Amino acid sequence: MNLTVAEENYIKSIYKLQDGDQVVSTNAIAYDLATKPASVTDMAKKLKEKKLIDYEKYQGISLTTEGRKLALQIVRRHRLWECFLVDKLSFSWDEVHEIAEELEHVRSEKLISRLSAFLGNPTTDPHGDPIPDAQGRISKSQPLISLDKATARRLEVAGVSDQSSALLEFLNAKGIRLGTQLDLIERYEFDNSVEVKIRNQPAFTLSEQVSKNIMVKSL
Amino acid sequence: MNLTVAEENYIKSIYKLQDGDQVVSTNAIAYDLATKPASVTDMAKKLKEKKLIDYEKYQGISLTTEGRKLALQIVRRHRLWECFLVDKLSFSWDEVHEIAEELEHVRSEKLISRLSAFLGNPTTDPHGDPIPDAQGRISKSQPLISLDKATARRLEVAGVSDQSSALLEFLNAKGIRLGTQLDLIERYEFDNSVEVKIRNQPAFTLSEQVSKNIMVKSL
DNA sequence: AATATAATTTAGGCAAATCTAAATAAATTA
DNA sequence: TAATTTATTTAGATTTGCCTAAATTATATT
Repeated sequence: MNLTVAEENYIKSIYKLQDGDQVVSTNAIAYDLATKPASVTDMAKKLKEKKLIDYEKYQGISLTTEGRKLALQIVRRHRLWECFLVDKLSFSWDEVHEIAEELEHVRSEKLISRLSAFLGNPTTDPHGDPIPDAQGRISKSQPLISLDKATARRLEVAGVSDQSSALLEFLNAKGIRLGTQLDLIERYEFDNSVEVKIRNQPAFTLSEQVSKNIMVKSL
Repeated sequence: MNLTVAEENYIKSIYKLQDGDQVVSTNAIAYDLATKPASVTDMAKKLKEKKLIDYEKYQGISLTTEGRKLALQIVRRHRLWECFLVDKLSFSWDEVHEIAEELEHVRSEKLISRLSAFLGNPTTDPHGDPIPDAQGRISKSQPLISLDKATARRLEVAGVSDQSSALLEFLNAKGIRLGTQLDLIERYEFDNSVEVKIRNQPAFTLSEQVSKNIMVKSL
């Protein structure tokens, strides 16, 4: 199945937005891809024709098995390139998304399998998201919880759920990255902010908005 | 200046074909890009509008200073990716072109400068072609080699070491002269003959005696 | 120089991916 | 339930990059 860059972006967006849900709305996809609902409807017809999505007028969109398989390949390529950029080219995790967004569309089985091997067949990307293997299997890790719901005192940052560069830059400035160990000092009920501390550094406060997007596991 | 992938491919092709010559023909570009002359004319108008080429109807095409600068950037990206594929991912030289053809269109200054550093700022690619630096400077012109030792696929005849009229007549009959572009199709080990092809003509074979006396440079 | 051949351009069209504006369906609210 | 708002789809255009066929210009041959 040979897809255009635009088709790949739609498949990836639908995969991301579906995430367990039954169907995704035209509007949601349009917003995610910064395009117009009318364009989504057009593309939906094309992708249905190619049997990559299930779609009936006004009934929402969902990936077929075939579509999901392709989505996982695209996600795999994206996350492997992010690893490359961070591990080999010393990019920080907040810089890599846009570049990986382009690199992911270079389609070559051999390139991706060799890149994966070169990187040591990583299973998570720099944001902590799992990398599907060549067969599209995702290694299931223990469920992470967001920092705003964490109760344990010693935590390790395992991912961020919002990849906006604004958030990533903020976290970078605070010294929070993947694998950073945090001490949960206090949770303030009135605004749901949390005070945390990185070893050897003064404590600081994170708003609920931020802590909701930091995924952690207890140590 | 932001170019589409198609525009970048035209600029690169013109750069490659021009190579010292005054202008490049519509047909030559069409052949190189596996497209039709009419399409080249269309694109020529667009690129002239953007001031990347000089073009007057029926008078051939040449890059402007600005166009050449962009061409060198694209060539730089292409050749750096080829280095990456061969040096880091263990591809062989004949596999890398198509993949690099795609990777070269990922535009990010930072990506390319870091990739270059990661590779040790190489000055030639796996085919021996020079890699322009970030400012578009090329280290040195390639030394000429005789056709019987050439490895690159696309060659240009740059001279003959034996000036005997017998040889020159022979070459003339074959359509080989200074500046003729050759595709190296195959080298036959048993007698060291080479099969070559001139644009739009059937391939033919040259004996080692002949090929030893034809000096070429890779394109 | 006249004619034939080759190269190039024009004209008109097509497909992909997008858009705006208008129409229609679904969901919400009064 | 009826009215209103929101979501979605359709219709019709636009842009990019490409095509074929026909016309035009340049080049080569006699």
